[in-house]
Amino acid sequence: MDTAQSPTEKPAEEELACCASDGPLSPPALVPSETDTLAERLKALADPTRLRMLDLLAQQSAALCVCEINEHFAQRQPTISHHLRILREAGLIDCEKRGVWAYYWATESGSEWLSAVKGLR
Amino acid sequence: MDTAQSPTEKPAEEELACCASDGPLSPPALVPSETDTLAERLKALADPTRLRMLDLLAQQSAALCVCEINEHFAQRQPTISHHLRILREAGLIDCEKRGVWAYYWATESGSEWLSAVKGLR
DNA sequence: ATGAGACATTGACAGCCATCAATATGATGC
DNA sequence: GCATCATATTGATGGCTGTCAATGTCTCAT
Repeated sequence: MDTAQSPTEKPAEEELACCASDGPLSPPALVPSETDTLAERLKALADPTRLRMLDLLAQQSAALCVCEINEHFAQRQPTISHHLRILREAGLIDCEKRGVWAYYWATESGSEWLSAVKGLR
Repeated sequence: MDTAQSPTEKPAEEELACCASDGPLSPPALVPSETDTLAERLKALADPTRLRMLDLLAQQSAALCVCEINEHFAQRQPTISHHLRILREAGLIDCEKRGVWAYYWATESGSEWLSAVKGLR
């Protein structure tokens, strides 16, 4: 890779142009298709309720049924169902139906995303 | 504060309950105040344009002036300015005004968030 | 079959957000 | 002063999103 990372000087005041220092700036590392995918998943995480949901599920050693999830949140049942779907479609959680009940758990990817985010400041 | 949890009132004696088998479930690791803060920053990242912006800035060894940033995006100048402000208010980038021009760069925290996100799948 | 319970889906609505054009601000130069 | 340029801010607008009530679907028990 020819990353032309010439040690460009700090904001230059040498010339009239703001950025005419011919040093070509380094290209971005992500292409739009990648940022689209990442942003999609980040959007699924960028909600306090869904973050708490994923956190709750990631803490368990077994899957939780929806009634237990519902008890942890103030929103109504359809709203919880809505958030669960968004997390599931983002691949962060998964579910299984057993009889009348549905059980949800954090996927490996979901746990990784959550712990990565939790470790940041 | 956070007294929303009720581990005491858990009826563990249901016979046919969906989820009364395994005792009390593990509490979440994050309190709502933490998820609010995290979600705020995630919201700043959860946009393809802003992700590309942060990525572009994080790749540079020196700050970029706005005119150079503008050239990399199809949006109009006020829109770019709007996104730069959101990233700055989230602490992911910072800026400095020198004369007529403004120079932006990724903060250390911004670079950490970006690389953490880029490493996930 | 009928009813009830668990969960998902639909439809509506308010608030937020990305975007643009228009305008403001502030610095530089004439 | 005045004009010009770079950037920020404002205001408007269409689209997206979180929420709820109402309803649908599926399963199980009677």
